[in-house]
Amino acid sequence: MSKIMLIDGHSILNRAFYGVPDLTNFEGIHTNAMFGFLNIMFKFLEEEQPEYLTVAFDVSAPTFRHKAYADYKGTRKPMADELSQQVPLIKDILKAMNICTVELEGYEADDILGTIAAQCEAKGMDVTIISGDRDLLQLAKDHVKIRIPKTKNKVTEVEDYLPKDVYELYGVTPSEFIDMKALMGDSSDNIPGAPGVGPKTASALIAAYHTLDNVIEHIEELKPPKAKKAIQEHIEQVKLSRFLAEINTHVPITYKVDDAVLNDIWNEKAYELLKRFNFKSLLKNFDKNIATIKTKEPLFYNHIIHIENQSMADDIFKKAKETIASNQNVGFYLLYEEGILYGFSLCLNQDAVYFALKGIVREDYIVHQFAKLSTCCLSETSGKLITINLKDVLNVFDKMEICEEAFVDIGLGAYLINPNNDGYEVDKLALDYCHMTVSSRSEIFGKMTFSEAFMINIDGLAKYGAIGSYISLFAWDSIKNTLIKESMYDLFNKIEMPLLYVLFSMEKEGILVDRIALKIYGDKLAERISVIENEIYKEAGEEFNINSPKQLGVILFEKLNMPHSKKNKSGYSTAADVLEKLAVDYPIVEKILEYRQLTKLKSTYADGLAQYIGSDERIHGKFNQTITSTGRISSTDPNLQNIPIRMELGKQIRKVFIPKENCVFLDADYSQIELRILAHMSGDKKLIEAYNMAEDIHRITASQVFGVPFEEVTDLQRRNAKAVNFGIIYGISSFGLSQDLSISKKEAAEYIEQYFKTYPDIKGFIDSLVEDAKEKGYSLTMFNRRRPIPELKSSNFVQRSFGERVAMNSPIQGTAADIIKLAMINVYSALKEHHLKSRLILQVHDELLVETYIDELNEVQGIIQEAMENAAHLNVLLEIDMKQGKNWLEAH
DNA sequence: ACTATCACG
DNA sequence: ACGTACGTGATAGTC
Repeated sequence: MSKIMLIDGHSILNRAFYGVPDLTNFEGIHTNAMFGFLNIMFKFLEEEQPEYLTVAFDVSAPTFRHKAYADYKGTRKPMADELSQQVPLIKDILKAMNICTVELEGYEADDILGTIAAQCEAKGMDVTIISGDRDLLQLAKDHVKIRIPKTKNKVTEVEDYLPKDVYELYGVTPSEFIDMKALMGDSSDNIPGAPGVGPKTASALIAAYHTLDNVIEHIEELKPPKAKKAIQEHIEQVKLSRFLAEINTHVPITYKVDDAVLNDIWNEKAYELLKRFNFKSLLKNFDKNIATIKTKEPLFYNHIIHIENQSMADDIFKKAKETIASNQNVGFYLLYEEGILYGFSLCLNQDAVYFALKGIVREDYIVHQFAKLSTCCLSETSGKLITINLKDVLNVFDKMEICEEAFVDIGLGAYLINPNNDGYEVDKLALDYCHMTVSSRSEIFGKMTFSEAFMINIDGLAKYGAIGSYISLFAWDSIKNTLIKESMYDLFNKIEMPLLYVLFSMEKEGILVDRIALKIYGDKLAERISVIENEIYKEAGEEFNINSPKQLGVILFEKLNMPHSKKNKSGYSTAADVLEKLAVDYPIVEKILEYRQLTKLKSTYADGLAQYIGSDERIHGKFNQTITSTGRISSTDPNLQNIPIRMELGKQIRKVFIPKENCVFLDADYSQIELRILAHMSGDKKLIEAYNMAEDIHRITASQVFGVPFEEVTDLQRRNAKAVNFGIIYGISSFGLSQDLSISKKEAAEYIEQYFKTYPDIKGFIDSLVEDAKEKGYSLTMFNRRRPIPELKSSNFVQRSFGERVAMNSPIQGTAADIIKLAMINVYSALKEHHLKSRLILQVHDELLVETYIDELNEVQGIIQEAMENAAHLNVLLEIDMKQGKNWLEAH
């Protein structure tokens, strides 16, 4: 039997709009509703595999059923601008995909869908209708199924309605559902109904009398009396409602099922549109051929030249030098991977030139030429060398003296303009800043490495390199202008670009690890794990995978019948805070918590770190400069910013991080830098005074908030004050605080109120942060780092509240990030300037670790102190705690 | 590929 | 009424 799928266009678009976070493409067009719509559509196409598909839309003018009765005031809100602009665009996409759309002046999508469903069913087809709400339930028949996607707990569930499901839920048949709706009304659909009659009464009455006419006929015997009265007094209104509620299945459309056949969805036109709207995940559905045809670059560069003889290469570098001398920039891109340089591209004016590393042109030659070129960039009137991912390729130049000031990394610029993006690869920057669609790395190479491509796809390398140098050069104009316009050019030149070299140096230095000690630590854990594991199995009465939350949930909450509190979408929550409450009553839970702790330490730290120890016995992690939305750096491969410290057993692992011979560690961290920034930025006199008075910030807060002398602050008071302090930084809410302190929301609210009373300017300050961010659309740090917060505009309460908390937190967290970045640059350049051998090797957000030669100890101590405390001058001191030690634990 | 959990600031 | 603290990354399990 052939099958057709029908979609209620506006209803699904609407659902998608409110369910998908705000997305925009490079033109600033909002795309979230379209994206959600397409995802829903393809999910159902996949499931249903229909041969036919039709999407129905309302026409914006009041529709027939409701037009005549426009005096019934609608409760429908006008469509948000961000949504309405997407309506014509989704129609364009559907059209491009050859998907049939229907709309008709004067009729609602409901009526159109009802009509088509009736026609198709009459022809003996199976019909599936996709809608965002239950308005269409009356259409359900044996061969007409209504499917409603719902987001519950962040996961999409689908409610399916055949007539029996309607009956199960409401106790009425689909056609009786109309009569029921006439009685109960539907405010979202402007159907008045009888006031005071809700779903319960309505379904009971219709279940008993089957039709509205019959209800009215037996009006005298109706129960309850309240309903009787309501219906009697509004009899005309109810009759009208019956008319309004019934979907018209005889709309005069000229519709031919054959026009709705699915065919050639993934064509070139569709590809272009999806690419334009940046719907990456959908692009993979396209035929490889279309994808390669359509991503073939326009001829934006004049030539790609493979150079294999010396004089041609010399000539190109000579031209590059002249270009720079005439105050024009030069773009470049290195194809470098796993320590090997495969190729190199320069872009001068419109000409992108690719050098393959073979024949006479070798790495040494390029590096040499390049170092020379960089010395030409230093005057005010010379151009610069523009690239992307500079940190990753600095290794190539490491043997040569290059001039740091000669280089520009456009990725860092794009990150400053919008730190929320999930990457800053060449193809993305081309789209955002050159409005150009270029091939991404995976489109050219798939999963091929450069090494493999060098053997079999040298043209690909040439193309990729040329794109890289071309886009670097031309995106920079736009990025630079934006940075200047938005007052971030200083941030770029004084913080991010210099920091790049600091991070490169940190990655290159790495940190020494005692491999043997790490092995012993891991073995100790393994022993304890096996003991505990057996105890758990014994107490549970069976063996199971303790690491599986699913299996663990079954054991704890079903087999052992423990009270289950929280649930998540895949079952019971077994998170630590839940288990801790159970641990009091059940010894097995305590063991499970210990097991979790031990296996975490073993897998992530003991075993995890061991894999990264290099032949020099050091770990060379990566520090990423363009990940976080707030301006912090992040650490990966491995993450060296989350090495245990809080728990006794965990912190022992820090002993395996050791200084090399003749060195000690110097470790310095800012004391409560975020709270000090809060004091400074808010200008709250009392808080500034407090922080300048006492070392223990949480204690002084407790003393002032609770009105007790400093010495008499109890541990509990201090703990509460500390939680409030954190709360302020995170974007305070009474709920969050109450969760943290395990107190009631009311009590939490009282703490907050008391805090604001004590420090009156703080409240005004954080309110102004939210207000400013709402007005501008982004938040700002002291150093003008910005974070766009699109969530503030969301009509979804949860998202908007999140945006407000972000607006309170980002300026503070971001300013702290700015300050420590400055400190890092200062430490790095002071060490360099004084020709010291000691090196900055780690940063953990408010902490710096320096591998310090013992004979440089005093000098380096002075440098760190000076660099960190004077990184910024605030109304409160920036105090640090500095210690030395023979391992990281001792030094911290 | 996604979720739950947990390590850090 | 709505359902939450801010910012990260790695691992194991599940689909």
